[in-house]
Amino acid sequence: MPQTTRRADGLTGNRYGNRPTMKDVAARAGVGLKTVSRVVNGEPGVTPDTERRVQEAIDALGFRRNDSARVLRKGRTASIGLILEDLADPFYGPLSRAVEEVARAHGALLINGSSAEDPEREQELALALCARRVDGLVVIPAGDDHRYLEPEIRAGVATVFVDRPAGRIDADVVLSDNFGGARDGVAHLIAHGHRRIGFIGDMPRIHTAAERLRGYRAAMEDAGISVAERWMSLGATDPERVRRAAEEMLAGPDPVTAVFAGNNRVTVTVVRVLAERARRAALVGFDDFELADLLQPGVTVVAQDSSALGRTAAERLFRQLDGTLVAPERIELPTRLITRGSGELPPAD
Amino acid sequence: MPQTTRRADGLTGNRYGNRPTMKDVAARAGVGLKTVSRVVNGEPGVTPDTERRVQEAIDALGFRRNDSARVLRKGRTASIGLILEDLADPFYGPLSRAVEEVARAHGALLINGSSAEDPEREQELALALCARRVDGLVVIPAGDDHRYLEPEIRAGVATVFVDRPAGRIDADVVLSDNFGGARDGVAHLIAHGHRRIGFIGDMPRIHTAAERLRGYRAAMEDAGISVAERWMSLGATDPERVRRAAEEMLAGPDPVTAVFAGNNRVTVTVVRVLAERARRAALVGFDDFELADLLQPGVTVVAQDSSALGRTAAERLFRQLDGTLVAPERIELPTRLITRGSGELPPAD
DNA sequence: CTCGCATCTGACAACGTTGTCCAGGCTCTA
DNA sequence: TAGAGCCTGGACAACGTTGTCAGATGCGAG
Repeated sequence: MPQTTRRADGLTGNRYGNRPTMKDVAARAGVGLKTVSRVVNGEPGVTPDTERRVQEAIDALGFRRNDSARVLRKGRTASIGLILEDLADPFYGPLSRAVEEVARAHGALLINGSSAEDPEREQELALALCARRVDGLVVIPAGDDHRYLEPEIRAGVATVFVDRPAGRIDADVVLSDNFGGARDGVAHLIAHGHRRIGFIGDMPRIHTAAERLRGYRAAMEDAGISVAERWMSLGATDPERVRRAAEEMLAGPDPVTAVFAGNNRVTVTVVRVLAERARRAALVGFDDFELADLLQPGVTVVAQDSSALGRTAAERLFRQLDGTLVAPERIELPTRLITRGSGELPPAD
Repeated sequence: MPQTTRRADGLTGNRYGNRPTMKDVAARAGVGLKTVSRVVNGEPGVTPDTERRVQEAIDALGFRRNDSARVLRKGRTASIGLILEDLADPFYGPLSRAVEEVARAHGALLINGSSAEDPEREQELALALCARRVDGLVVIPAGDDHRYLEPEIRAGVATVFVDRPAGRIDADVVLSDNFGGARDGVAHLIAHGHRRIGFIGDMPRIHTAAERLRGYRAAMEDAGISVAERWMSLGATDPERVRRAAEEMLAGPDPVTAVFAGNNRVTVTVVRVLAERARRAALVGFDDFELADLLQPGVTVVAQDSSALGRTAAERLFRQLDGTLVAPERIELPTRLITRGSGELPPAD
């Protein structure tokens, strides 16, 4: 570790690659430290002449305020953290963007990280962000136990969960109406004459997956249809597995005439499977995706408004920080059925 | 601003919502401040018994080290900044993800922001990140003058530009071979018999757009085809404008029989236009996109590896930080032509 | 039983900034 | 011209951590 040294040019040598500090600026401008601080922060009480001298010194030295020190002194970092599952997933792009917009409107920066659906990594990230003293945290949970956040929340870190509820702690959460959306989507298929309807979804330990499954079951029950075990696939949603599941339920005796796909990755794979078959089964997918309307037929989906999820969550976060908010709440945003053709195909049996 | 107060429970009241500090932990464990620091950082020279006492105090108080203070003392923040155009653009998802992976591998956090293609906002963001003392910056430039970063770079902020080169400063840059990719894509159309080929691209002030245009011209010239002014559209790439441009060049006397689309947004719009017409023109697009293979016909594209762009840039950044790197360099990554049908349609004239 | 050495521990300063508070100079009024 | 009050500027401490260095403690050897 290099020592602090005084250099020929009068700058304080330090570990930031010899960045000038306010002290250096003050020395060069021939004023006191606090006066520089005042100029930098636009505080009143500096004569125009002094201000000009200070500004010249700042420009000449290329000074930039060290926000780490500022944070240490002031206590607020004006930054919030976002933990999501995978930045590369198109569902999270608009969400993340919406959170950023709100943060920006409140003068805050966004720090984000991906949990890769790994609870341990989620925790590690969340705590790292807390150590940075982010003012708040928007979390798309990967794990189902968030008690590790309790001390942080008590210490004043605003926290909002999105897309899935927090586990074992009482916290704000913003969700889509997964149950209602799935129920409506399946009911839509039933209304078009289907009775043997398949469901391909994620592992039920994931809250959204469980809710969508519940919606499927509810719609079937409402219509008085009893569900066969082999119409359901509840597991990992890698393409191979989904493909196998789809092919199985579409073949054999008593094949399904329609499929409800539990998320956009599943939907895309099912579209591929269906495209290979002569006899088209109907399809409704949860989550919209780009180009869904350009496919033949267009894909009917239950769309959630991911950017509204992000916006709502972020706004709630800042209201927590304002002190406007007290009790944690659970907010559910409605979904929207978008009909494009694939969900309106009649049963072909 | 609340004052520092001493509370009944012995914690130092402060602006972080009364977070315990090392001092509090030390007091509770009955040891010195530095000993706590040693335990927290896993430094040697602490007897197991002392360590246990300290650890108990940490757990009891819910202490978490304040990294702002740590940064101030140590000089490195272990975080890097990423400035991109739009988090919601699917092109940037994998790029951002790749940068994050590399950062994570180096124990660094990623802070990111969107410039929304606005040079002023880019500058504002970049300087805000520098004020946070990020160790490095990965920038997808919106502006074309980056001299504002010179003091920062001199001060030791590692900087790498991606996707487009930096303006008016000498810095590392990682690009796709936009020129070569476009030339190959257009040559592919020519090889399939087309001679009247349209080009719809972004404003030439954007480097990638200019390069792709240059590739288009080069391929045409190589084939001895002279380009008509009305085959080219070089402007904003909002859907309406692209639609109008495409319709114009596909109609009238001497219509184009093929279109080269300058980016994925353009491609998607052109696909829509072509889908409405009986006589299909050929299409090759720059940038791959999800489901391109599922459309009828599949869309032939010049694909760039956005995650390789991100990875390469981030790795270079950390090599700058290692001190392994000296002179700025320009790295060009190859593109790949993916044939799916739309680019192999014969001319229909 | 004492000395010497190794091992642990803690006091203190420093990182760069901002809040507090006081000093000095100025203007304005009586 | 003297006094009151205001405005500007600067000295100093504090934020929570880590590096330095010296002191304390314990143990073994002579």
